[in-house]
Amino acid sequence: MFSIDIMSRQPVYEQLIAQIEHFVLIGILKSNDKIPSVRSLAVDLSINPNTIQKAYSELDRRGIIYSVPGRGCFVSEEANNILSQFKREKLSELEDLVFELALANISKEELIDCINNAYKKKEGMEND
Amino acid sequence: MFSIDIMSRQPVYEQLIAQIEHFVLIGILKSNDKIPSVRSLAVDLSINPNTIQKAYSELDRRGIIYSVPGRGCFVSEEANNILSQFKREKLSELEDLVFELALANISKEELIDCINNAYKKKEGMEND
DNA sequence: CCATGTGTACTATATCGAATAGTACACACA
DNA sequence: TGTGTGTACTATTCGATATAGTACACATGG
Repeated sequence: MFSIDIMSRQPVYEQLIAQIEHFVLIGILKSNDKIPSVRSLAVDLSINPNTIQKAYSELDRRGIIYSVPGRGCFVSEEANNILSQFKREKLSELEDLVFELALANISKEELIDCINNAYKKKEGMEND
Repeated sequence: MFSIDIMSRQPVYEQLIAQIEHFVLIGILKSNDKIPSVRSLAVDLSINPNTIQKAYSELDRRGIIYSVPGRGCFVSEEANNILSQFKREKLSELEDLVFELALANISKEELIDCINNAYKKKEGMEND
């Protein structure tokens, strides 16, 4: 389920956070689903339990998951709403990126094709 | 001319690279323009000369600048072409970002507005 | 010629974040 | 009661970043 790249410049715990959030967004993880335990995931990924714990703590802090001592960690009810709001704040990031591409003489049509592709990808996914 | 954020997670030398490349793209720096010397820029920014040198080495490696021992560093003839090609390779990055935003139920129209804004920003700049 | 400014190379050191290692405690459940 | 769970510590290792200092070769202008 998870794929971690040890060689990446992005820290392992951030990769974990991003992947879990992605799984929530695409619906693989739903509200109240249990996510793997700290220790089992550490064994699966050959990663130190503390690193998993660090990712889970941050996801808890963001309200994406909640943890029940002795039972495990679960996806929260509000996870999707929180993530949607989170992503919306990235619109300015998109505008910066597009501006850079525009400066590099990439045509507006090319970028709009790019957007259409992304939306087709989403719709294709929903039909599964 | 340069603004460095010491507190940023992005390393100083990468900030320098990004800013010089940006200045080339928007036309503030043109072919064969001299860029500040390692030592003077180090004084201006209160940064260690080695850090500037690291950025310049990388820009040289990328073909954005060329250096003449004893004289200084200059923007290369091919800088703009290289950067344009470089940015084009970021189209996949754009598609990934748009896909994430699409999953967060941000409408296609909103994203197209975003693109239009970026292009307006570019055109507005060219009229100066 | 010579002082100054330039790029370049090198070693050493300090600092910080990420990751590992190990231990410990409280809780839930079968 | 044993096992699995989250959580909280401390100590340590490791790598990238940045600093500090020195040195050399070159170009330019007085």
